Amino acid sequence: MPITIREVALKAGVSTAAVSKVLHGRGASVRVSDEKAAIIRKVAQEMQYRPNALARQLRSSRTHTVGLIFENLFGIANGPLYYMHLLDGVGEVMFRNHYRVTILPELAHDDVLGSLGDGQLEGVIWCKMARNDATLKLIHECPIPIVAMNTPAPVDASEAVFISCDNEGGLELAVDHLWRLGHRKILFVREVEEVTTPDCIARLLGFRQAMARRNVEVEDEDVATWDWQLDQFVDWWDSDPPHTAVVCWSERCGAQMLLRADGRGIAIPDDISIVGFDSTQYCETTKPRLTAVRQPISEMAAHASKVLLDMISGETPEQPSYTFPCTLDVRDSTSFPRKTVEIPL
Amino acid sequence: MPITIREVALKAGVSTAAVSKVLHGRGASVRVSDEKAAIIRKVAQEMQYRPNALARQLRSSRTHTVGLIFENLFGIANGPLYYMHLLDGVGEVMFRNHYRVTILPELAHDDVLGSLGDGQLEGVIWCKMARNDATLKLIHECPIPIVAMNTPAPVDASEAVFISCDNEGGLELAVDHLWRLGHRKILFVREVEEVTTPDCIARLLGFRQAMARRNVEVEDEDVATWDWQLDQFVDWWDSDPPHTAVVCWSERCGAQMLLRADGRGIAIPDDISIVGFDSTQYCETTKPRLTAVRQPISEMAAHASKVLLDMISGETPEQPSYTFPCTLDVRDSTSFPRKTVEIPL
DNA sequence: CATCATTGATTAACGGTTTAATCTACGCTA
DNA sequence: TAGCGTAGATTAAACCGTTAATCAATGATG
Repeated sequence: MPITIREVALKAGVSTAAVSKVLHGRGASVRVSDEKAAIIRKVAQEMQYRPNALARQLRSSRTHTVGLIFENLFGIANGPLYYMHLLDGVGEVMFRNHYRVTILPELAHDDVLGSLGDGQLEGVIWCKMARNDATLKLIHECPIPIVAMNTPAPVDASEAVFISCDNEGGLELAVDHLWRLGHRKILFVREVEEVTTPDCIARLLGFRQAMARRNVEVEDEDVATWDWQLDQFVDWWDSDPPHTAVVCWSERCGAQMLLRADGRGIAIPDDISIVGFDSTQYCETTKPRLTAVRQPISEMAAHASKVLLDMISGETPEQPSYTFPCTLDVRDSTSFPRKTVEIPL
Repeated sequence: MPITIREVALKAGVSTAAVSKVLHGRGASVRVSDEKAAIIRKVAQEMQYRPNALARQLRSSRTHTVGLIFENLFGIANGPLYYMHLLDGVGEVMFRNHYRVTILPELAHDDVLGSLGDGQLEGVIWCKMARNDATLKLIHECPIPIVAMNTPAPVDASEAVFISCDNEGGLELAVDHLWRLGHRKILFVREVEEVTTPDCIARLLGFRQAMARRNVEVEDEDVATWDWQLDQFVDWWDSDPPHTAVVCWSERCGAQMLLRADGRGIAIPDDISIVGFDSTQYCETTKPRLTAVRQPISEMAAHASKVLLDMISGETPEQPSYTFPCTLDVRDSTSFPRKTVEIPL
């Protein structure tokens, strides 16, 4: 049976208020003399008193805990390294500020609002939130601040803050890099249409924009689909494709492309150049090392955490959304096209 | 201001106990008629009543939350995939049982016992716990059940349950594989001595045992050190080493070896065979794909979670420790030795 | 009319924090 | 020196929202 503040007060010959004041500094109007404070501290130490966090939280209605919602926790072991970077950035800021992080599976319970509004969490970081009527309504009704990561910001003002990377800019970087090398016929590999991760959609859009900027129309044949769940890839390789370069919507997709190329005796980057998205340690150990667009996930997560803490403190965020620029990590999977291509004007 | 159970009771014209009983099924001795129950549910719905989790937890002293202690959260983005698998296994079991998972950095506060004994957590899964007097004392005094993962079990009985993989057996598999291929001079690469991860120590021991079993004495030159923090590797390659195969203590170490070999024009597995430890998706995208000992991390984590939940339920665990067998995933980084070696009897 | 099951309400906890009230001790003034 | 004001020390009691234990009222049954 744990020691309560009452027992400490009894043994020290003071009131519970005095103990609370001395050990936790709460209760402004309570004043305790130095000698009594010393006694209280000594008795608490001797009795191995450990304050009950639940009682304190109930009274003060502050838990110093934030939630972290993963889009999809199940099977995360084979998921992208995104989540490791996320945890890194969030953990660093939160722990430094003495906050705890609780992991929530998306839609853990049918009643998400119940989970977020039960007083246990002071705020939430929501990753890859699906943007539909239900979530917009939820954002509106949620009693605690929300920061959404890798979710495009809605056009109208919203209570939540949205943090994302500049996917379009990232694709411009990728296309620019390939274009300068001389590539003109470029394939974009997207995820299956049923999933529609916001990031993937934005990157496909970015691809189209980047190509349009170079007066190249993106045909149907220039966009392929890869289903990593089924490990199916509409067999683009077999069709003796005209493309000299491939841009993949994710890093794992990029790594898969390398493997498949290798399996078919296609030399990367000599025969075909490949660019991935999300430049992590993963890209360093592929052969050849994968050229990839870098999204500063840890920094984004750290920033999301800071913004969330500010919102918890009652400050209104400076911006409704933040967009982080991408950079390009050029490695060994991209090179000049070997195939002869007709260069348009 | 959130609606309380009192306000619901008032509006519904019943007692708070009745509301509690109907909405949460608590309070065995309270009986409520069906019609009143219907009214209560209706009123609660209308008023958008959301039960306060803190109050419930304080009263029932159950939080349905467990802690997950990472050995080292900072910089985890570039860490091993171990943590992804861990999260996968823990998350699956815990969420299925309606438990939440809170991440704790090891030694978040100087007072670890305070964090674990404050009533917020019902149990803890502690990864790669350092085994010293302090932690043994902590295990003894900790008021909530502990399951330690990837920490060798102490010889004397302990309140905690220890879950690990059979590192020695894993190394026997690796050495056996190489031995059968014809390798006789094998190098083991360990981490720097200052770190002394329990797993690394056990694997080195397993290596020595496996070699001893084959009447090969492990010389000093057969154990090298790799410092992944500084990316330093005592330059074994330069010494024109006699070894034909390398066993690395971790997967990342293995991937590094592949890179370094490639950088020096050494062909893997033709010139040298390399085996890693921890067979994750990581090993699938290296070139060549890395042969590695598989530790069933997700299963171990899932089992740790089940055991912890049982302990929370008051059951005494069947065993004080569980050891999971390893398997070997043979991929493309191991082959017959090309070098001529003298085969001892 | 005593017994009992049913349906509730009432009232303590749970373990801290906070408010308001009390109680000293001290210095100052009439 | 009695009276008074004040600041500091101290505490009893209310409170946070819920659940557990106790208790009362009602109607049916023997």
